[in-house]
Amino acid sequence: MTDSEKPTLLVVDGHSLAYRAFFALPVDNFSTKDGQHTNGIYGFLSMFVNLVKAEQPTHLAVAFDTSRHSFRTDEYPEYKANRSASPAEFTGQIPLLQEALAAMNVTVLTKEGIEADDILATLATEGAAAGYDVLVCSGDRDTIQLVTDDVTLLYPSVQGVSQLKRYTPDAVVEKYGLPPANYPDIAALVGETSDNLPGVPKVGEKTAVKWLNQWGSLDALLENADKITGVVGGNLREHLDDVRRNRSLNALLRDVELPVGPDDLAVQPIDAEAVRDIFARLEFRTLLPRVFDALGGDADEASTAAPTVAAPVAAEVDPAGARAWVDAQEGELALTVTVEGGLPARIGIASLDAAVEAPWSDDIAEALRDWLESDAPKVLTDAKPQVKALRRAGVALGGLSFDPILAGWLVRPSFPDKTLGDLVGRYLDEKLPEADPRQLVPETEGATPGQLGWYALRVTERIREEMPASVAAVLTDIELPTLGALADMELAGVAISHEKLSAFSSELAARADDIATRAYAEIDREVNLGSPKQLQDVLFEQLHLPKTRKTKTGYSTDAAVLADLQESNPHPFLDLLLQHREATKLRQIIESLDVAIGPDGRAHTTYLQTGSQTGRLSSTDPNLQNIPIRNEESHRIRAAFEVGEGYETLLTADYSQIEMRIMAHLSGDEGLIEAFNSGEDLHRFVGSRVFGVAPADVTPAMRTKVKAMSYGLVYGLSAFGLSKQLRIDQSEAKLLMTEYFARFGAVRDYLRESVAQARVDGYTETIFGRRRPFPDLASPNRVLRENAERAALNAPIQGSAADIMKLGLLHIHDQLITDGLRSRVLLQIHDELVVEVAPGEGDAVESIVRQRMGDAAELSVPLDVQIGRGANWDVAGH
DNA sequence: TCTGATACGTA
DNA sequence: CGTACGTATCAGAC
Repeated sequence: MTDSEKPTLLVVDGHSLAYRAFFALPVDNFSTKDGQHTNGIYGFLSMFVNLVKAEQPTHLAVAFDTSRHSFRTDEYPEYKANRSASPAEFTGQIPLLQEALAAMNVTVLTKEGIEADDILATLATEGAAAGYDVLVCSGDRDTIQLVTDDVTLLYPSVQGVSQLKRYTPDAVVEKYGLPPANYPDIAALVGETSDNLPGVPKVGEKTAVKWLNQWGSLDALLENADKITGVVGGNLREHLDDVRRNRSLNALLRDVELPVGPDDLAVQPIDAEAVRDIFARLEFRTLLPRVFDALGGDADEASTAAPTVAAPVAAEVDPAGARAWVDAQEGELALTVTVEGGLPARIGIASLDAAVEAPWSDDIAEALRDWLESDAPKVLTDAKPQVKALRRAGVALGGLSFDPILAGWLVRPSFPDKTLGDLVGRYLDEKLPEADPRQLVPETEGATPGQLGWYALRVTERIREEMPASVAAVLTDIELPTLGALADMELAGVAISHEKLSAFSSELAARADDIATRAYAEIDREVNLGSPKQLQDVLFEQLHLPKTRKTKTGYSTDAAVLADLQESNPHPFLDLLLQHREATKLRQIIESLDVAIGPDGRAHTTYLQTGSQTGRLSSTDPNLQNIPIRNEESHRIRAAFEVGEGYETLLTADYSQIEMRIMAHLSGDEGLIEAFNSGEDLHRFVGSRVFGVAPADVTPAMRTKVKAMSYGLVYGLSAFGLSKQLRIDQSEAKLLMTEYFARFGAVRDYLRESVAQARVDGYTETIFGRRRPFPDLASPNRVLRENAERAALNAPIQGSAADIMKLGLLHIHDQLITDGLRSRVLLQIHDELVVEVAPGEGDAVESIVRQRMGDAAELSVPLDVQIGRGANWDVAGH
């Protein structure tokens, strides 16, 4: 083997280099939205990637310190004792950095009681002996001693971590005047301030080198210390022990026992998906391609890149051909319907081997109807719009067996994988061919419907591999059937009276104008009342009101703050501002509803099935899940939601206190279970227990307090938050919590236990097995960790409620169809459904709704369903 | 034209 | 220092 063919081993001191990066890069530019600092991680990885690309090592490892404690501190407790503790902002980055390196399949080494440099020394020594060219990268000068003909040190220069100086034996001699092996002797004499190792006073590098050259070795020098003249000679004689101690401590261990040797450190292909995951969490974008560039496609590794198989060319078929092709297939197929103007345009069908496609037509609909409507398993990517298009074309799709978008969301609810392209990137590490929309004559052809199906099937295989059984059950039993119900609800829409809305809108506009005029009079000028910035100027500069809660850009002017101000420093402007806000907000909502009314007189919302991290739906365009209900004018808005033509009435049904019922079920708290079984009003019951009075003697104030407490529990409320909410002393809030938990102790036990379990598992689970990961429960960043704890507390409760509502919804939807009723579900608002009832079906529908919602889950407390009917939503609601 | 911050509507 | 969402508006960056 010639020199040029020798393998190259690169070993890196992760700790010291990340630490340098931490101080070199501004924290402000390197923080995630959640507040996690990433400057050390970014700086290290950036340097690391450049290094790997430049040096092309065949073998690779990164070592870290475990703690400040090591065998050196055992020997000499003052070792490094002068160093201030690493800032928590730095130490918190280390686990994430290690996670990123693990995702890159870079070996990370640590050993209790051993410093990173000792690990480097050991690997360098073993590597050189085994015939490697060794590169050591460290920010600790002690590693100079490792340099030999086979070992080169890469040391960050003062300019920054990106500039590395190469120390070969010649370079060391040039800089220090002595060979690398003597460097620790110099350091022992001079001392190392940063390690709290004092040397001989007045002795610097020059003197040390002179002495060592003169006497040939440190031992010889120390033996002849009495022959050195002058003040420095005296200093040396007084500090002989210090020098010996320094020399003993700065010698790096070369025989640390490690679980791996150099041969085990061959560069591995990176785990592309894991790297994407962690980089997404760290919000690194530009670094991602650099990592793939440096570590991604190593041509020497045969197994590195999964061979990219070209998608089959989809054969264009006629209706008979399509039918014949489908009949010849076995098992699950992918179906892709392209939608134009809400109707099917083309259809593609794929297996893992082949694909066909055709333009949509009545003929193909008839040719394929049996198959489309049958239970034959079909994979559709983002199925809902396609299901809707088919339904508009008179085809009721059956056999939906998988939707990669839904499945990907169930597996990783926090990830923004909204397209097949995202999933192809994540799960296949390939790029879905997409036509560049900016080009009139596309250079790159996009995948055709048939090919999209082929990709969908391959992604499906991969997602199924990593889906736990409980999550797969949620997909099959809840999400896929819900998808069909949602498609019908969106198609149906809800009738809204434009007349009612526009009349109210004009009224509100006039009201807002009037309020604004009066507000301007109060401050003798006109400002934009919708601009928080201008309002700050008015409130705090002009009116000299006391500064309020701080925000990122100044001081808050939100409703709670304004109400507080009005109490402490009454001013007519404040009240007018609040009124103006209310009027304009209502008008906004009305306007957005009005423009959403279609030619059919109905608004068709879109339910985002993957829009939340807990399992809830969300609603957009328009959002029909946040229609006002609290104040007087909101009734007029709800009154505009009317029963449609050809129907008799609207029926609303909502679960009462479903989250507290789930809390009772999950905690098994006997008091809470009794509350729900007693038939007594929940808050009255709880209030009587907490305050030790008869239910009839629970005052409204008591009820308000326990109600806030009960609801707060579900969100991880603190005594501070409770006191703020109820405007009571923190001590009183604390007392309330104590009393509450004294009566309902199992609730507290459950909440504690569920977070502890989530910390162990890394995720929470609903009653039905829906999971939500919480990596931040392990974060050393307190803000991140406590946010995660509250979310983890809430997730199983909110998520179980969402599961139950979905089951109720889809059971009602299905039974209305099987019973041949025309009535239909229109809206879902988390714990409420709105149903449009066909003439004469009222009682049947009410019975179905009550039964199906009530039976959606078998809990240790009953599910109570409140039902109302009326010609509009305001009357039907209660 | 796009994005972040603020404010506010719902469960 | 209370969870989960979507939308409108302003202001500043591009």
